[in-house]
Amino acid sequence: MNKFYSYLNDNEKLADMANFCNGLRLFEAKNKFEAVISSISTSNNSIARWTKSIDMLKKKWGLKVSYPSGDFYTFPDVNVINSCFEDSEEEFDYSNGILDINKCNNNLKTCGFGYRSKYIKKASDFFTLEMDLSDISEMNYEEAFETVQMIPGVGPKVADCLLLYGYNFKEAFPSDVWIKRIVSHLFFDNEDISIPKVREFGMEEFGEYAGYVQLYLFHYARKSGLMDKLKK
DNA sequence: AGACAGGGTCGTT
DNA sequence: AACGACCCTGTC
Repeated sequence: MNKFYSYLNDNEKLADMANFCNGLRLFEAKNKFEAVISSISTSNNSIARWTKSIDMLKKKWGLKVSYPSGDFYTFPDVNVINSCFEDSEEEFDYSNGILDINKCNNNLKTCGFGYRSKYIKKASDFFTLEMDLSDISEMNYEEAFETVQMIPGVGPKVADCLLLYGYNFKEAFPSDVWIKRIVSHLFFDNEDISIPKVREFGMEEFGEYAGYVQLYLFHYARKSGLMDKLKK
């Protein structure tokens, strides 16, 4: 029995895990476009940074809805993103001869998306021209996994996150460098397993709820101190 | 103070 | 199949 499973023999740890799982309720996202753009902006990025970027995007281009408790902004529509600029260079109007870069505010990069701005832009084009996001719901997981990767900025990791969090494909096992380190440590005696292999392993081992187990493994790694150990 | 890596993806060898 | 570039922010 490996460390992950034996960890759960402790009643207190088990109770904590159960509590964690009770809090886990993954639903299908209402707004698929929002799910896609948000997913793209997570790639090679920190949580703090991408959430800030999304908030700013909504504040800039979403519709403001006022409540007594405060203001709220909707996620902008595809064609709204289509009509804004990727960066300040593109946005700048050279024809008036005033080179004030600070006047450029109608672009994605001001939200802090960085190089992901071009993916977001291309992805938006893609939906207006070639792909209908609602079709994904009708596919099986494997087909959806392949299809979704045709979207610019969407590789295997982002695809699985999108399918898990956006479309509620619970069998998706999003595999990134951290889950690779965790899985390598727990199940492969620290052998360096490639990310695609980790994904395969996760899906084989954990089956139809692999997506939940992925979250569960992260929780375990943080709680048990494994995460800190792997960071060294 | 300045280098460096980070919850990947893409384009090029 | 392997490698470097890429925005930008936090960290050493």
